[in-house]
Amino acid sequence: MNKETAIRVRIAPSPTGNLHVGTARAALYNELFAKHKNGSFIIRIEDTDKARSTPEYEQAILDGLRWLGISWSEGPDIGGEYAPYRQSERAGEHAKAVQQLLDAGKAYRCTCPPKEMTGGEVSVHACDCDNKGNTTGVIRLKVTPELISFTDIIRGEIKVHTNSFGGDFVIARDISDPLFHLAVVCDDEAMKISHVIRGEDHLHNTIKHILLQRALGYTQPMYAHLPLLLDEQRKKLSKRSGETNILAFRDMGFLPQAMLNYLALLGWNNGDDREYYTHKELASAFTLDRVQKSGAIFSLGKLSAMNKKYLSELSDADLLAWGLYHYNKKNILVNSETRLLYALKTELGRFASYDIEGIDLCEAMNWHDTGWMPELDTQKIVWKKSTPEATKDILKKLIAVLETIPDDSFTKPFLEENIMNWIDANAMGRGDTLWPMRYSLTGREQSPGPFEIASVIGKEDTLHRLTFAHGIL
RNA sequence: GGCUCCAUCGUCUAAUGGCUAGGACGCUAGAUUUUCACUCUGGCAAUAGGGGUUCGAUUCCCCUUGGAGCUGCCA
Repeated sequence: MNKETAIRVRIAPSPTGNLHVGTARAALYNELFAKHKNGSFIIRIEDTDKARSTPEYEQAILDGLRWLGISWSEGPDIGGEYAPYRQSERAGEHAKAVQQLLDAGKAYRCTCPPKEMTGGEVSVHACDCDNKGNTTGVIRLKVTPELISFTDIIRGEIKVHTNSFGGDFVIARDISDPLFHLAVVCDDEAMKISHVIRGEDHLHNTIKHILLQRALGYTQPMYAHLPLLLDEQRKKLSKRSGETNILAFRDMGFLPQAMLNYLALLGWNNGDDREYYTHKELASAFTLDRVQKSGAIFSLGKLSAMNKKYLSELSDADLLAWGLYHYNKKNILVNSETRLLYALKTELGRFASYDIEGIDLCEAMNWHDTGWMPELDTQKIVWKKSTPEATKDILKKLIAVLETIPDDSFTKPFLEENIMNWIDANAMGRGDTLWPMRYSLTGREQSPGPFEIASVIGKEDTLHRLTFAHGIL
């Protein structure tokens, strides 16, 4: 493909925090757009704010993207044809651009104190001081009164008059200290960015960027402004809205494919009822003209539902890896991975009922551990209208029956068939038997069924726990 | 305040002039059931308001209202 017409998109996060869900979605849309069009997706780290940027955050952002499964073809970690991909390392180019504007008389230095110029009716040349022509001071772009318009791919024609924003705006603190607007425009030009796909909060910045592009003689990329992600109060999602760090969601138990799917559908759809997509399917279906115009509330409900579905579709290996990750995170020793896997499978349909935020899943599943013994409340061993005496008797008989079953027959179907038949044949009452059995095995009022539990923990642990329960009744 | 964007169930959304406005999540009733959950079946729930254009508006236009974003020598 011709380089001049190649699709090249980017995200330009500033490393002043972890990967925000909003940034993640913008990254996803950019990546999907690039993949769909067979173009390139680039990551450029916008670290011109030296005071707040850190390498750790840069790492965290890339880690977050990798976790989601988003990939890029050029970036600070892997380099690329238009390196460097860290804005701070491109200061030379920025200085040249600033100098070019200064030389052309399109920008000037000014020692006006900050803030002074806002308020009242601002003229286009808001800086009216006598400090122009100085060799010190900040550098401002001259802005003339005119109507600037551009076509947004998602929103259509956007028109803003330059009178409506503060006038000549600062593009650099100094020749070697460029600010956001200048750096963005410079880097997008240098990196041959064809489409700028970013949040709607940049809508007004785009006007400034177009002004700069014109002053510098750059080509203007296409723009698409995405609807914002909102919190429950319908405000722009921010740190104060709650958790927004994408990796925090990993630690809450969410799967990357669920997060990716949810984020993709939050503001985009294919025009039909379909909601579940793989990453690949998203890439082939994604187009900007199906992106929503209005903001969307980021809420955990739907995400959790999607997560549950993805969890249920995991392979054994992936499910185990997921479980181990969370056990390790909590520093809980797992003495049998096989048992953990089986336990996870029995709990699969129940994940929704857990407090996903606290992952008390580990606690809810501690019954799976070899040698583990529950703390039992003697009151709770007894089912409804049954009595402690009757329950004790039932447990005794149950233990006797289970002792006759060989260890390798402790499977759910075998136990279920035999124990159920035994209960019915002796008219013992299912609840009167199964409740104490299950409660004695788990110490929990809510858990998977007794046969599943018994099949996971095996004969030895089953008998231990039932005998213990029988003993304390 | 100024500028700009936006507007379908509680939420995410479908229907881009033409069926009783569809789906999903949630909520709810019931079935199943040893618990919770899962599953299955049913139900509640929306075109912000007012004008136009049209044979016909969720859809096109205008006004009102409402919400949001921006308004830094942050990005």
